[in-house]
Amino acid sequence: MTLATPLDAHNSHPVDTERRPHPPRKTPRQTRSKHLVEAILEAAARVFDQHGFERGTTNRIAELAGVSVGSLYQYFPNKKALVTALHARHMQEVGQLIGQDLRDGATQPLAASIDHLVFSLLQIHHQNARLQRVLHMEMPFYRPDPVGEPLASTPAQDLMAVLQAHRAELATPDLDQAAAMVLHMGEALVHAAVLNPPPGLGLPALAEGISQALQGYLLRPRVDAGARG
Amino acid sequence: MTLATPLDAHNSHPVDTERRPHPPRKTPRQTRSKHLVEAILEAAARVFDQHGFERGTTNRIAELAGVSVGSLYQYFPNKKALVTALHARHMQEVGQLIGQDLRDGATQPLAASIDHLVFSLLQIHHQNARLQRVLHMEMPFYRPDPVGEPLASTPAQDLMAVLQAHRAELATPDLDQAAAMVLHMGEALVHAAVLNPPPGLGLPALAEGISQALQGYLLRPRVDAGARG
Amino acid sequence: MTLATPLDAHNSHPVDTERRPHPPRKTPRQTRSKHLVEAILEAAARVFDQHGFERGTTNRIAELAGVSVGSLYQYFPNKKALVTALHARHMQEVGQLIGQDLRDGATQPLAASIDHLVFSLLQIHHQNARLQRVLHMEMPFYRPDPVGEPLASTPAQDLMAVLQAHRAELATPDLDQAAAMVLHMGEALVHAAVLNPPPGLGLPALAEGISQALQGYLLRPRVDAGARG
Amino acid sequence: MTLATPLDAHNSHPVDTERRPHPPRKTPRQTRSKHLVEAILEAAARVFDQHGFERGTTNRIAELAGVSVGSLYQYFPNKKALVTALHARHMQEVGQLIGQDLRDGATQPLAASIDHLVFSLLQIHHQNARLQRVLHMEMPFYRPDPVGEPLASTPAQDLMAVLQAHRAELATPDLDQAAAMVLHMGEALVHAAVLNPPPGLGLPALAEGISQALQGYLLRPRVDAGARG
DNA sequence: CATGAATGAGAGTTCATTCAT
DNA sequence: GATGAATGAACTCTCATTCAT
Repeated sequence: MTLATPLDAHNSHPVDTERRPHPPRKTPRQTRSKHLVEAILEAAARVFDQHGFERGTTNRIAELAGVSVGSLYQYFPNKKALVTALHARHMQEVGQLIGQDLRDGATQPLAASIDHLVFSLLQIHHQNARLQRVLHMEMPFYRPDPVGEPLASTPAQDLMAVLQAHRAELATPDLDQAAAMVLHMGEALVHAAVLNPPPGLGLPALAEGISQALQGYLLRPRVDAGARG
Repeated sequence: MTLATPLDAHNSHPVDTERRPHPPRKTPRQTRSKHLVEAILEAAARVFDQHGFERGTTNRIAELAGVSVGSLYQYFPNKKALVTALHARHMQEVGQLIGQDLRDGATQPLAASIDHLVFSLLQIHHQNARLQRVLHMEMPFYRPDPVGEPLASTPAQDLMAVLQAHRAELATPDLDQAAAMVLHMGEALVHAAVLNPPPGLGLPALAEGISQALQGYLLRPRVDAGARG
Repeated sequence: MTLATPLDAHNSHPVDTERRPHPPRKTPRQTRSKHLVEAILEAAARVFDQHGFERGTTNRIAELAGVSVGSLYQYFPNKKALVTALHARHMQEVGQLIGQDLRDGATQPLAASIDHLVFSLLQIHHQNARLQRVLHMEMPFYRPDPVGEPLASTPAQDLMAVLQAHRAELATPDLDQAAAMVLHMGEALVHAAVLNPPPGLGLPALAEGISQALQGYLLRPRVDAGARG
Repeated sequence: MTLATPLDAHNSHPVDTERRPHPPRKTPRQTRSKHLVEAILEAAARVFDQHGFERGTTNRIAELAGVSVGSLYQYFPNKKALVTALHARHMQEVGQLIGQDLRDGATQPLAASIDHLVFSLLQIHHQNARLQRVLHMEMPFYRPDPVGEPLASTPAQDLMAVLQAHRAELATPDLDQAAAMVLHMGEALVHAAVLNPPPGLGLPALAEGISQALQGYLLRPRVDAGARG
């Protein structure tokens, strides 16, 4: 069954928000600055994690970072720039970790790779759960900068490679779409598991469920007339 | 593969906020009041949808509803009560719609039921996308009142009935957990599809992907341990 | 020793407050109205006692009185009129009670009369302590209406009569001033004893102290050169 | 005559308010800050004096002090903290002034010391009369910090010393209680004289009356029980 | 006359951002 | 560069008063 109506989301633009990402005001080259920026971001992560975006004040962040507000504003033009930077940092972490995982397990069965993928995502997200909420749900206005240094390999590319190795088992020949779907769904399911865990279900059960759902999506024979009729 | 560590989220105080729901200050009995409450809730939905919770001001809501702030506060003790009420309303809508769907298709193949479920969820969520963000991510503090009039049937119960009818096909005998998982994952995937649609993927593709993942979770024979090690 | 400087209180006019007393909007002649007014005043007393003037809301008062706010405003033009009316009521009570006391004890020693006076004042004030605060300190804008029905006898007059009977013992021949002083001081001391009781001192001790101070004021030989030198 | 019933005020919740004092948010070390705090307190005194506590707005205070509200809240966590600070300031003034007076006149007759005491209290209180009302009646929630630096001498101690010197003349051997009583009554009478001066009585007459009452309390031989019954 | 829903000015308080030092 | 005191617009919420019913 497919959707007849286009279902275009017509009204979900955060109005108060200009769309262009906020790059750090000055690229820190000196190591001192680099450390400062690191400290600020770390503090921002902690503060947003604890209080959310709106109630996480720049003063608190500066204080926790051990710098003055003025210094904070020297490196980040405004509050949202902090989120943008955190977003970028998070994306990089995710990319590195799951890319590594996938490349490491290139030769093992697909099920094992998917298990690893889910486990890695959970690991990254289970800490700073609320920060994830801020990053992904409150402030989803980060688009990975296409101009910056292109990453050597994206998670999608790494996953594609894995799928290539198992293309015979897959239910669909469109590996591109399959990889995108798996990543998108994986993230969504992991976020939900971490941020809104349903009362009865433990995290291990959720992890296994997620893995099975993703495998099901990839591997299940699309049409099995005998079984359905 | 299962998770050894419990992965308990230890530091995510959800909004510095107490959990108990905020009931409407005065139950509207007269039709006039009912209309007022309706207007306010409708306005709140629109304002939160556009601006999010923190930036959606009560004055704006009142203005959009065509009443004074005072009137708003006559029916809702504080801002959060608006979210709680919207939450309740949403839950009811979801429950009614998908319950209906599931009961209607009790005799059809499981695949069709899951398709229906996903489609229904998408239908409900694709409008007021940001409101959904507010409801589910920013302010997840609503628990349906267990003391009030118990609903004739919950979505979980309805889904259970469907699973019962197809228990032979299912990969797991624990229908309870299966139903909870499907609902939880379905919601998560639908939210993600609506709120963070990945650039390359259309909504129809997402809908189909979601449905297949859920079916895969339910139907795919678990790989037996021997084959995995 | 006398005060050289005039010590005129030059800046203590409550600015927001027009000075003229607020008479009840309509003199209630029907018994129904009378009861209504009584109920409202009783409620006002209780509410002001509990919450003070500013935080004692007219709605709360009306509710406690069992009438609608509208009805309240039918009999009292505004919130302050309630205080004015309470003030008048209090004055009447005080006048009646201590007048009675003083007249009853016309023939007993002065010390006993003063004791009685203090005791009566304490009795009246120890209940609704905070109301007394409201009446005397927060909202001292009541002047007994000189136009209204003149009371048969004022406390001052009654006290004067007592002093007359003991004029030989008194330290001053100006009975008028003495009576005024005793009443004024008595009230002040009783209020302080009730509203700001000092930690170490019990109310009985305070009562006795007050009585002795007043007697000391009245009776003490003004100059007793032998004892002072 | 003593009071049989304890007369405990059972229903006078003082301002729906917690009792702990509100310390200034940040102790001003730089002289600049000190001036600012001074200016704010001065403005607060004036505004509360004119409008009372509830109607004296923080914005008005800030404006009168020539600073922004934000600055006000940088030094005082909330409105009540202003009153607390004013209270402390007042207490210090009172303590210093009357302590000085009492110590200066240690050798003079008791009557002269009491006169001085009353005069000093009147001097301090006759200005900002309404502020005194705010401090003592509307917001009596300041307790001098017992933990902080203990004052070299409290008024009570200073008065005790004076009483010691005249113990032979006193009517009671309990100097502790006598000192407390005199202070408590003195304050009450001075407040009343300043805040609710009775129409006929001038301030000099009141001052003298107060002094005589206090002396009477201290010196008048207690009437022995046999004479009273 | 009685009602009580509706009003809306105004309160206390917060916090992103600036800029004189 | 670094600082952090100062700013003030904007927010949530209250409550005396009115007036259509």
